[in-house]
Amino acid sequence: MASRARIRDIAERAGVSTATVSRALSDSSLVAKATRDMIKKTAEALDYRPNVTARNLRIQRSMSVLLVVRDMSNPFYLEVFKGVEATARAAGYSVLMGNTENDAERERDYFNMLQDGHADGMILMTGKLPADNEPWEAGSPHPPIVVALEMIEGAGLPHVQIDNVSASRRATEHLIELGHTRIAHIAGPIPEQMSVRRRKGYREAMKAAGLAIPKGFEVKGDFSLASGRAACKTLFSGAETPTAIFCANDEMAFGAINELRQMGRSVPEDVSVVGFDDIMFAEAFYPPLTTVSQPRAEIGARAMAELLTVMNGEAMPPRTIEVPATLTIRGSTAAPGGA
Amino acid sequence: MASRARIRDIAERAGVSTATVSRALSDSSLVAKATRDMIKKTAEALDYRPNVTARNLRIQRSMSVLLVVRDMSNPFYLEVFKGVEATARAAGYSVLMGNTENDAERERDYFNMLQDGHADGMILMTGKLPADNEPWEAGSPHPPIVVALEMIEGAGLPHVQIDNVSASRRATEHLIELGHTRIAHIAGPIPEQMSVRRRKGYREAMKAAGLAIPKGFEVKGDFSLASGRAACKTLFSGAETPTAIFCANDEMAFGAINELRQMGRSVPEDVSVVGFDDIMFAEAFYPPLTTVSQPRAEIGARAMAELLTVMNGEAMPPRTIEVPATLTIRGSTAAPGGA
DNA sequence: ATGAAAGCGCTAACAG
DNA sequence: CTGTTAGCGCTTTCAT
Repeated sequence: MASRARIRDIAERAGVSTATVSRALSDSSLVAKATRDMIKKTAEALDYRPNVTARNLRIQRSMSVLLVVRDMSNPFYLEVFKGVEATARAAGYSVLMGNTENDAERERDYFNMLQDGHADGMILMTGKLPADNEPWEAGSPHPPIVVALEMIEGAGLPHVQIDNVSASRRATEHLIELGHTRIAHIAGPIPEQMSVRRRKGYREAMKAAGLAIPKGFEVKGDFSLASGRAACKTLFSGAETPTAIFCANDEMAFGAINELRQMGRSVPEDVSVVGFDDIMFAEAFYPPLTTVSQPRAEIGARAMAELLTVMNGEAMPPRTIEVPATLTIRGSTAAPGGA
Repeated sequence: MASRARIRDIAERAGVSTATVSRALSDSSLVAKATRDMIKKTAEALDYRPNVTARNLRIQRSMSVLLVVRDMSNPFYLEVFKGVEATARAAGYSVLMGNTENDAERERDYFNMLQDGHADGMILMTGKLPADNEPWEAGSPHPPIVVALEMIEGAGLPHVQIDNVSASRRATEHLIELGHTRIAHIAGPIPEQMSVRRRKGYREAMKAAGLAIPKGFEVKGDFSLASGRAACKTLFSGAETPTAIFCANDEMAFGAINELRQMGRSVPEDVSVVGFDDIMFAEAFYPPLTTVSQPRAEIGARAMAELLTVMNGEAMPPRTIEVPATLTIRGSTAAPGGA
């Protein structure tokens, strides 16, 4: 990798000033068409690539954004990444990946990257601000942050998400429509908004149908496969057992189904199971999982698009963009009793 | 986000020069302990964060690396990402994500980012250099690139990977040991090294056991679920049908199993299936998939570590680091005839 | 339409 | 030990 050509090299070769080269390369109309073409040719001949660091220092932006998630190994994020990357790329931005693992220090670190010029903006998918973060006063300028998938209440930040409550309500209604009455719920980690809202949808649907939620029919998980297994075991250790389970995500649904199989109960004949997210393997699973499909790539793309408008200072009051989720009915749900 | 404090602000406040501040903040022993502490205190008081862009311009490095994959939505990569990110982070590097989608222009674009100072090095997981890339002459300085997971022959680049041939041989041997003789193979996209090598391992094992590979027992897929389904259908449309299938990756194995189920054949009673990769859902699948486990996070970590040494100019001849893969035996394989 | 010159914020000679 | 100074490569006034 020989020494790269700088703007000065082009200037010398072309017999113009560096200013003119800079202008020509950015298609400024201030430069005569003839010189512009000539300069571009010279630049190409020298295989010139502008040094982005120098440009960024000058324009005081990094042209990159930070995408922060809690657990990078969650397959759910993949399509979201893709949506973000595509939109960012189209706008000339690079995407930096951040993985917090729920660690306060790392959360803070990534947050700091906004301040040290590492990134111009951030898409937060962790559902929380760093612990010691002082909330911004209403109306005061926010750093360019868009919250996606999750919710952070009271921070006055724009959000991009599905309506978790109504989507969960819809999923539960599906089970009710099939004729189930003893419907349990395996929730996510509960203080978190997303889990709370999904549970809320479940409760609303049950209430609207006049169905009681027996004690013990709401079990907490942590979105992991193992927690789905464990929750399912708990569910079937009580006196009253459900004929259907609505799980707050697909992985717990997989765990629950595995556990059911181990207990000798078949899905959907003995127990119907609904998931949430429609991750890649929901369809390949046996039985194919009935689940709520989130338009993940779209959420990523929209979040990035919103971040772009925020970074461009088009400061409207932060809004919440809701993208529609749909219920995808597959083989893991049926009428009770295998009818 | 008020105007950030610069190094000059600290210098003024502390009554020293900017050089001293810079030294103090990087713990240079050239600065008296007393002044160093005082300066650090002042920096903290001003909530100072060094501007990384300015630093990077000065030191002529971007302190970020580029991780380029062919298809970002492949869940296989997640753990690899994680391994890369952790190691990079520990060394003070950020990770930029690149997704080529097999598009030549994007491949070239990401490659260019090495030249324009966007990234200091690159971890290539696409299995190929950009189409129009002139190979480097042996012994000439390479750009800092490490190839992971895949192979790029003749480019003289360091590699981090498993031994695909012997891992595939081992997987096939497992089927042979169970008593299978009619063993088919669903391969990946064939001109690619990885697919070729996995097929090679299969062939070697068959040959070593004195087993013939009937015509039509090697079918090509493209690593997708759908292609696994299709390949399986092809396999069972011939006169002679296999009792076991070794698939070049897990997704095709899932596809094959789904197809088998559709055809009314059960796994492993009628047909045994082995996958490759041990992705997250291999265990949750029904039946749990027997497959080759790649230490994905380790591959990512090692690739990043190797890239660090290359970037530090510790220019040893490019080496190939092989990490061990293991065969994980689960429920999708059994003796033929369900014995 | 073009050039000269300043400077983004930092680090690293070089002097003392 | 500390300060002075000179850039890194680019963009952008301000002149002309």
